[in-house]
Amino acid sequence: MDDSFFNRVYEVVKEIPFGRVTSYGAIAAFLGARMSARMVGWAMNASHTAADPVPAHRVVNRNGVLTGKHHFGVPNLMEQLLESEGIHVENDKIIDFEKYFWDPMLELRH
DNA sequence: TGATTGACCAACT
DNA sequence: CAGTTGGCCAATC
Repeated sequence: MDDSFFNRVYEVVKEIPFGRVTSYGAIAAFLGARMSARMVGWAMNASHTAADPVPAHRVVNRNGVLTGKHHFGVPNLMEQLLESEGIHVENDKIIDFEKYFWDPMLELRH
């Protein structure tokens, strides 16, 4: 359970503070070179199986685009959750993405 | 066991 | 500037 690399991704995602976002690549880089951005995405795909809720809506691609919004059951949900946290989304893209970007490398300081 | 597929990223054409 | 390709590694067929 904790052994699976999925759980490591969940741990990081859960540490993302309210009103902040990060990218798949940042998480991958933080966990290690063996972890690729695709693995993070794959882990998020299985995030619904996690025991604890994972704020997957705070994870977007490097462009700040909500690539995975269609995986929330309701496409608008991801956008709504971000808006409710004060993050403005336009055309499936986060406004001032760099401003809200939360880097696990800096905050968690491996 | 081999082939296909990803909620990605970067480079190339 | 848009589409394609290669690479990353694990899960599914």
